[in-house]
Amino acid sequence: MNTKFPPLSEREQTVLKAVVHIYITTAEPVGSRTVVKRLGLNLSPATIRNVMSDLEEMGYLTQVHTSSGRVPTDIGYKYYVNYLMKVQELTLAEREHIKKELTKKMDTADQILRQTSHLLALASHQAGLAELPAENAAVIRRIELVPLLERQVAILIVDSFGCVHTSSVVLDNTVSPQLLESLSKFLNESLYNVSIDNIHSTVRDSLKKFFDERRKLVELALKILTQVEPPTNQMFLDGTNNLFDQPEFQEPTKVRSIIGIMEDPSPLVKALRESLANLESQQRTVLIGSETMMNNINEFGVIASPYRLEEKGYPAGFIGILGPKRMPYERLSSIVDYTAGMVGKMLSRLWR
Amino acid sequence: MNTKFPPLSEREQTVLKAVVHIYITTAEPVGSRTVVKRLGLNLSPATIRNVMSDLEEMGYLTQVHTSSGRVPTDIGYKYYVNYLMKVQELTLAEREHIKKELTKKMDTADQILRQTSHLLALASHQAGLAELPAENAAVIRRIELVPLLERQVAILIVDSFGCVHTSSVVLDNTVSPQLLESLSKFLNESLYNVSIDNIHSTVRDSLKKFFDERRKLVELALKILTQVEPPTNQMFLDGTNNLFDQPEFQEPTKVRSIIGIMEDPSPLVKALRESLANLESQQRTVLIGSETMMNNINEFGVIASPYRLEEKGYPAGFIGILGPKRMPYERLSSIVDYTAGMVGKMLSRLWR
DNA sequence: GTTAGCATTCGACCTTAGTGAGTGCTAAAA
DNA sequence: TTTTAGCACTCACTAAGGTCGAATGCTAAC
Repeated sequence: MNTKFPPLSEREQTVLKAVVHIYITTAEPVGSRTVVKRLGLNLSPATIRNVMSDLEEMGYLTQVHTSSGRVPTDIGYKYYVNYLMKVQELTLAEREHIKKELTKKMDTADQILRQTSHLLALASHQAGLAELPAENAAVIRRIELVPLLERQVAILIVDSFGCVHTSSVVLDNTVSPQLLESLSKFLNESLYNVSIDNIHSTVRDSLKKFFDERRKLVELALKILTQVEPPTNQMFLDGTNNLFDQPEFQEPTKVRSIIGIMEDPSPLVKALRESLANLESQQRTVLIGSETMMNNINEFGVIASPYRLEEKGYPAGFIGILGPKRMPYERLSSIVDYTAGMVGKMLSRLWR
Repeated sequence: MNTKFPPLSEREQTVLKAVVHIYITTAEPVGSRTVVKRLGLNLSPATIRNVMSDLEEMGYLTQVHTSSGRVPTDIGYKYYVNYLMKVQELTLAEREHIKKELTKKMDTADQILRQTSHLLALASHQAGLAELPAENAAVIRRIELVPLLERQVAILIVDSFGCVHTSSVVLDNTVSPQLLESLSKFLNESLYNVSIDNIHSTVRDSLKKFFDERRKLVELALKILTQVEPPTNQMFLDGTNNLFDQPEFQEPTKVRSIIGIMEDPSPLVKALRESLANLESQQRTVLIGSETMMNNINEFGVIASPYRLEEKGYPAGFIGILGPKRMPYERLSSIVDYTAGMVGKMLSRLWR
């Protein structure tokens, strides 16, 4: 969303903030009287009505029908999140809880991020999501070639997070165990510390220089490696059932959309990646409504933060919370931020 | 369900069959007039009314409210499935289609059964389910121990289906690569062809006899193996979104129950296993309503058939179709049967 | 055993009226 | 110029009443 935000007076900001707050908790259109009460202002509802009317004209609020209360638009939420929201610090207890859950004994990035998505769902009462570290953050630690049948070979790649990638390859002709063993040795020597991402490109290059002396081995290696499917970047999604508690997801069509995400979260992932990439500070991002790219369902909001490995400065992946647009962003933002920090730490500890 | 089926006259059977048929296609309570039309009988609706009233008294039919048409009860369905239904042969085209989809190049049991659940969902327009072969049908083919950190070891077990089970183990103290290598060799020798199911018991026994001569190795092996978590028997579930098209699953509470199954299908799996085990012929089974054990939602029906490996006579797992009770059992049963046969064949071909 | 006839039941659907929360607008007050 | 009181108006929501039609159960006759 390349939105222009029309500038708001202080009063307009106050009212917008109040409307968002109230709507977030009640899920019902907000009327002028309610805003006055909430703000404890010495103004009449009529005054606020005028302000709200202005806000509607500017695109921050909308009415679900003539003469019902107002509801924030996507732009309204966005303005709120960008300029009005005051991130709520976590209590010590909350921080301790997250820390405790994430410092449980976990041996692989897999486990850590599954646990993270679970934790986020639990803490937020929304859906939690957690992406595995990008492949270019992981590096090959060990390769094993395991003969299954004569012409079938399983290839096991252990990365620096302790994740094991397996795939199975069928060759044109039989390969002797001896050859496999020396190939395995060869690959371990030449591919150690190479980014998994580049199995298909860099690896090729780094193998070439051996071409003359060990031609047969290299040819075999290339044959095998081209068949290895590049690992898809996985995302864990937990607590989707929390979403069904929200009034906006009662209708069957909305339900379908949730199922849709569970089955194929890639549009959401793509949108989040882009958003995080475009961010200068590469901090937290919030997508609202259509920005989430979820097959024409504009009812979702998502808060995401990247996590980093200490060794490497750049973000390795992200975690986040998915819920209705109408989410308590203030509290959830800090949960996401803090958790992202912890995840980075835990992964760094794992990374060897 | 340990049901007694009160015996039915021929006419009663005909009527029950008609009611089930009509209800399956219309999803609406069936009245006496409709039954008469459908059967093309030379009887008046009043006569059929009497029959239906009798069927209701016996527990085969029920009314959703006084003076609406009748709907089959769970027992009604059961009677239909057990005694009245005539399994509809598949057309050649349908058989070819299933065969084609299942003979695609697939290298692991994993892939085959995932594809099976997908195929079943597609062919039935319901949800398809497919259980991985029971662990006791699989046998260890290869064990690899891969050092990650000094005290951390990944253990990779390749079974006879080409499935790779991985787990990660942390030891009390450092183990040298040499020791690991010889342990790996040792395990491969002593555990080849041993059922995975018994990693914790049989393996222990079979290792004991080496205790004296290779004590250190055996101790280490036991230490590692006890930490290996026994693989959980997985089930693939595909096409749950088809269920949302059915009128009976529109309500939010029903939707939740579907999500519940997706998240934890184990009660259903357990119910199916028991049912299949109790069957003398060990052929197809059908569970209806409460039999499916799905958290108090009695709207589901499931048709399942076991598949067998040619080498081993007993069932290795099952596949099936999950849908509303109101399912076209006649057609779906034959799909399940035929597919189960094909799956068995494909797995046998894989099994080495 | 079967059927015609009939009163009855009950959900589905429509209309109607009433209620209440909320708005926009105007004119007066501050 | 800003704020406010007052008022007409809008519109979803609800309850009540009425009609319709699909079905039933029952009884008495065939």
